Amino acid sequence: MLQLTKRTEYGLIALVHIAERGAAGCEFVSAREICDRYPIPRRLVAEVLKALQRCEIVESQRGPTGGYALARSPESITLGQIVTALEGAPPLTSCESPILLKSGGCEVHSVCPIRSPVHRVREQLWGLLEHTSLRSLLPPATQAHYAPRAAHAR
Amino acid sequence: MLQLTKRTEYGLIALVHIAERGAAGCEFVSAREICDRYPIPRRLVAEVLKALQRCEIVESQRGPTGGYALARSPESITLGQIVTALEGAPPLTSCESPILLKSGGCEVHSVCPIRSPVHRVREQLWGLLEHTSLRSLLPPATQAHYAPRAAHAR
DNA sequence: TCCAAATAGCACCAAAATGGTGCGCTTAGA
DNA sequence: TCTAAGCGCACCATTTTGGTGCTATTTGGA
Repeated sequence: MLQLTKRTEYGLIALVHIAERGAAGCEFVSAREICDRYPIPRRLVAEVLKALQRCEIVESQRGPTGGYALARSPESITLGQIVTALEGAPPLTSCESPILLKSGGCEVHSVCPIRSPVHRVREQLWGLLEHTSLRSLLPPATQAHYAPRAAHAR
Repeated sequence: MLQLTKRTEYGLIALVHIAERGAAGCEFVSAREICDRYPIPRRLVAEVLKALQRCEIVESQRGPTGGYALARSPESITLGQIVTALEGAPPLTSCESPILLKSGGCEVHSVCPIRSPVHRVREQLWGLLEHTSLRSLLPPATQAHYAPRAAHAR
């Protein structure tokens, strides 16, 4: 389906929350705090944030006072990166799947009439995701705090 | 996942094939012909084309010499319409799901920090699909045959 | 020094979506 | 009237998805 998974949805909520708390001066945000505020299973938040950490989108700190923080500026984190981290950059159609290419190529291979045009559409779609930054998903007040070049709102 | 289903993929292949054969003078294309040419289960082609018929994208004719034909010009059929016919216009995230809205709204409801920005992204994505016509998916020669204003190639 | 709170890793499970099939009915041209 | 086509319905197996349990491991602070 042309739909994001719950994992990605939870990841987005968590990232936005972490960015907001970060703007408020909090260094590390715990998973507990996130699911106290939103009805998300604690376990899943940890799983999702772990995946985001592997892709260097967040960093984590153990122990009490530990938690998660953005590893980079919200400006430089894109929706495309987040989706890739949590769903693995799936192709739009199966003809483009790298797995199929390995096992002898797309079954429709040489006669496939849609591979190339669909590929074009896929490029556009990912272009859209790559050009949407985490910052643009933040509420205006928080966005101002992360202004690309200083000028902190206030 | 942010991926089209096989159904949609089969639908696209079938539509492109029907358009090509239509350009070559053939009135109705049978499901048999389609899966003779592409390795697609006959049953699925029928199922998919039936769904496309309900949305008035193709029309069907029973009996021998029967089959399927485009109900409208390839110019006026969009990827968005095709995906909607075969996958049902799913929302990008579950907060936007009409089912959830009925059963008391998104569980994260009033505190959901991503609903509105994600909605914006969703609009852009569907805009992309709505602006991609079936015609633009056809090979150049066939595209020429369906030129918006006469001028049939050759 | 030890406790409590936090992340990390692993295996596991149930429900839903997906891809696919069987069978029999109806339509309609040769 | 035969046969090749679409139509409708129920059904099945596999994969993905969402979610849980338990047990380490780290680490700041009482």
